[in-house]
Amino acid sequence: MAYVEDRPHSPPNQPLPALDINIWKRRWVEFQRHHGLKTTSQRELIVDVFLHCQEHVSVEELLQRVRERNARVGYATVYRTMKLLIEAGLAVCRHFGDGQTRYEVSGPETPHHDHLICERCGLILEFENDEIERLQDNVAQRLGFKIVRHKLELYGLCPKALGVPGGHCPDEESRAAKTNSRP
Amino acid sequence: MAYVEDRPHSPPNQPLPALDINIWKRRWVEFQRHHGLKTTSQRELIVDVFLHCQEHVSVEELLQRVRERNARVGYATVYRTMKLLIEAGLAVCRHFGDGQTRYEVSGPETPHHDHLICERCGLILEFENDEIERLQDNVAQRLGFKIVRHKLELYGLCPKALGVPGGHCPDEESRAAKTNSRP
DNA sequence: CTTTTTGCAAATTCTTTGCAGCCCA
DNA sequence: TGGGCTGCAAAGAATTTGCAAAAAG
Repeated sequence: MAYVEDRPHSPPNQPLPALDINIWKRRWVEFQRHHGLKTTSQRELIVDVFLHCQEHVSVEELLQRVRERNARVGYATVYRTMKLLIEAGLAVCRHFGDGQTRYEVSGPETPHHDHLICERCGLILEFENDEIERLQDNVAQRLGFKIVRHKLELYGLCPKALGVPGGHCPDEESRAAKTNSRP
Repeated sequence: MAYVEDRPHSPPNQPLPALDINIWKRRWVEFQRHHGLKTTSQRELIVDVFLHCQEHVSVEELLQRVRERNARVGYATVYRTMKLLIEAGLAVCRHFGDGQTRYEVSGPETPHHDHLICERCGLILEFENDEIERLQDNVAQRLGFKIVRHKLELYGLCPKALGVPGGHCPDEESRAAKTNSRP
């Protein structure tokens, strides 16, 4: 079993290997052609930024990063592009407790991973477990399904929340102070 | 491994055994007392209707059923009550692809189950697999977490969608014709 | 040139809140 | 009584849509 350690919330630490990104870009180009989509700088930018995001970005976060490179991109374009990316199978969306849709890179080539979420402080860890995946396929097969993707989220208490009974988690404030900076 | 068969979308087929409902009701009463909540006919009605729902009801569906018994109940009360039920650990919420929050009965006594969702027709199957659960606890333990609850959703193609390449799924229309009957 | 795409703002949808009156304890 | 509870309507938040101007092929 392999697991990836501790990557709390959004700021991406290490972008995906350029190789993988190219695989997805190729798939994106293919999708564009197949659907007669035009190539626009905004869309390409959004796709690029998205593919460089490590994990589960919200539209707001994504747009923020996109605007670092082109300040004139609007929300609508991001929403529209994410819809395309989902259709293209490059992105999947997730809902953790807060009312935000988060997106992350998807695809058969991706080393898939699941999430472990602390209900007290919102810390999100990632992990991967081949055996679980195998059992999932098993179950699906038994019911006649063919699995395309899946979503596994474990909710509980992180070590910190457990260790200090009644105490705080580091993230607790940062969640409350969530700067809702949309105009 | 045990699995529960085929219960497409909402209309509940078989309510939970009265025994189980009583366990939850007892827990609810306990929660009420502990939180100094008053007993009101609306809330009790909502709780009762909810506990009798087989699976993943949306607020809209829930309210509709509640109104069969008391037409004057409002959305706000349902939302507020569902929040309490979640706090009380009697309900958990889920998001499948449509922009609706769905709720379902939860609790340690519940034989927990996960979902298998057809991306073509929206069919939702349920299943349960103890071994997967065990592996989940395992992973969590390794990362120092204590799991409270979890969410496993497998997305793919149902037998029908697989069997008839390019063909339709039964549910396809009913999803499109989704009567958005809110005033 | 034609067709898509964009950005804005307005519209929708789902959910939460403020508040006056109602009701349980 | 008196603080919680309800229903309504208004407020919020996230996402979608209509449209004229801009960009792509």
